[in-house]
Amino acid sequence: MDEKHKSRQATLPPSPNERPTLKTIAFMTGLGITTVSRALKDAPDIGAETKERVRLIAAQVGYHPNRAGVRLRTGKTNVISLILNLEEEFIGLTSPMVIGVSEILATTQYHLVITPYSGHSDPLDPVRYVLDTGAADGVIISRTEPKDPRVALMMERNFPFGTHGRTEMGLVHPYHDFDNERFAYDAVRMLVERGRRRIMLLQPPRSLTYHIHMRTGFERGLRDFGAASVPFNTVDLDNSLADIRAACEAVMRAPDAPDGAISGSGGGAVALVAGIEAAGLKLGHDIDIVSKQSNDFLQWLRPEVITLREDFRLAGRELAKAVIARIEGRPASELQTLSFPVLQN
Amino acid sequence: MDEKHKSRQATLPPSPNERPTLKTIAFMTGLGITTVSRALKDAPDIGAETKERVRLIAAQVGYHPNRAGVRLRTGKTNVISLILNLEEEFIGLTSPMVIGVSEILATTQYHLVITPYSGHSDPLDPVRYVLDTGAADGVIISRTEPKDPRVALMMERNFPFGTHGRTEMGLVHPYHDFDNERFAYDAVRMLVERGRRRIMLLQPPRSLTYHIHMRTGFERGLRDFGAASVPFNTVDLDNSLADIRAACEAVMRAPDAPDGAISGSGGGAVALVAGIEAAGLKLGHDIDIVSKQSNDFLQWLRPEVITLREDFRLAGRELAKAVIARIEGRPASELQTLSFPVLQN
DNA sequence: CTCAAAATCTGTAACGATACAGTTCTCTTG
DNA sequence: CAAGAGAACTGTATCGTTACAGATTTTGAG
Repeated sequence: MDEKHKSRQATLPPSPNERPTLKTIAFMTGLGITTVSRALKDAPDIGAETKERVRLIAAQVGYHPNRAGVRLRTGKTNVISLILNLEEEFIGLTSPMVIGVSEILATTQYHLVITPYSGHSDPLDPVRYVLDTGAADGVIISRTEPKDPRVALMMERNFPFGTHGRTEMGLVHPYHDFDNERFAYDAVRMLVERGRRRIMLLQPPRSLTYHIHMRTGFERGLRDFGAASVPFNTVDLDNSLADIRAACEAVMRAPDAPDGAISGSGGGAVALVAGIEAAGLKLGHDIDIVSKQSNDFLQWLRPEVITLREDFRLAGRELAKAVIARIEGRPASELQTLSFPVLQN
Repeated sequence: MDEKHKSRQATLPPSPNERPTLKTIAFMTGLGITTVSRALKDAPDIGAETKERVRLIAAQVGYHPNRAGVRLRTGKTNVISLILNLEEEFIGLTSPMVIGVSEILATTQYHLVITPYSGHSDPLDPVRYVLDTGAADGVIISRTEPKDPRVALMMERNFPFGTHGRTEMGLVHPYHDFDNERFAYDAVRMLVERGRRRIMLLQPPRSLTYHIHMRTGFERGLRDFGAASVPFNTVDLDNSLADIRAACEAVMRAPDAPDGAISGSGGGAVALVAGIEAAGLKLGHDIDIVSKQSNDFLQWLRPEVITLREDFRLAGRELAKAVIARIEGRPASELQTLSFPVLQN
């Protein structure tokens, strides 16, 4: 009985009840583990028939590569992290966004991991976490700011990501954005067409980039169509609906109340409507509202409100595609998309 | 120069720019890798001072255990999978659920992975995927059915999970549920108190367990409070809002129209309101509605609708806690919670 | 002092996959 | 028919961690 020193890679039959590994397939085909691995990757130095045989058996036994093994060896996580602000919920955009991202990732090897941060903590924390721990191959962020430190950090580290919203740092990176400038501009136009001249804007918080866009479109609209702005700066879209409602009611009761209002979100519009009606005014008569909206609710209950649709599910899809493309090395300049307001009905 | 055969585990200084590993700390402390590993786990066979030293340095260099390493060695993924139906979105419950789960997981080592399935594919698929690939340590599912094959499968494999909704299979497993029987019962009572006697119910799809609960509460309410049911079986909560609206309008125009309606979701109630008003009837006058609701929208725009709140964020939190407890070995019988309708305002 | 027990610490192997550097064997080609 | 090229395949080392089975030192009882 001569003990051979050079032993076959896969000598022992893998126990039958465990998840199949490359070893299982190697044993079944009589090939080496390396060969099986390379066959499944369609490497050029493996024979066509061998590949076929390996693929067949792999399918037969239901082989899935062990993610931990791949990740440990190659560093590739096959994970996209969606960074979410837990307080953002009430705006109602989280859900369709998650669904949109999922939809795309489901067609790939990627998993979606939700990485949350609480409203009062540093938004850089989750990004640093992913970078430091290598928790994902790519990241999607929202609530993008003009000078966004998260973007700066990820660019510096050359880490793939996509932003919901644009930045203003002279850095080229993947993004998807809704044309909020066009939204506000069109909104003003529609109000003026209805004879409205004194318009207020429920705007996003100053810190976010799309505040600037919306503001710009708003002011350009006022100039082009000849209307005036009614100040409404005590609240923004980050305030609670109750606060917005109260602030709106106050403006409506003040002298020189607006006869037109624009809301940067559907939730905000609901609060505005409530404020307007609490002040005893009538929608469509005393005042018109143009709102951004992503679902049908508002449309059903206050058909007087003019709504321009923003598709968050689409945003999720676009961002997922962009991040994956970035991971695969496509240049960021090709991965920037914009979507446009669509009149509801 | 004598070549020592027995070499120290960690001989070479780890390159300084890489993520720190146990090896890094071992090198810095002059200890063995094993010792460092055990020190960080607070194992009993490591000296108190050594543990302190190791912990200090680990914190200093920002050590995070490599998840792939742990996962490969121990099989523990530190992942909870939330299985989502992509089509479920419009009910609007996805988002708060995700947030609630995230909230809890953020306080633990667990990551949240979204595992989606499309509406027309087999709901068992994502469960099988997680089981077959070992993608998670625990699973959360919703749209629970009385005889739910997913539950049967996971029980059989002894895999930790929690369900949003109960089953009726005589199997004890963790769940969180809203008391839909109580909801419907209370809803009938409230309608009868307002003098309503002919009541219709917009109910969940027949296949789901909470259909039975809601139905039971509804019928018990009719008996106890002396009201009659108006058939409304052409649509359920899985139909589109447009379909529900149309069906509702038809019922309202038919002879013997209902004077009370109960909706199993806020979205459904919006469609009912639209249908009722399209038929020329007036809410609070010709008919009253009691609806389940998770946000404030409906409340603001149709204060006439009586809403009973269901807290989906709470559900997410409870389910996350339950699954983790199950993973840690707590008996399933202790991990079943119920939440109750709360009158809004 | 002696020796066993207790207290600390450590090396090796393994989890599953892949990069890399071979090894065989079969053909060409001159 | 020798030599080199090419095709097809394979073993080893490694990623970071932990289970396990020692190894070494200290302590304390007799």
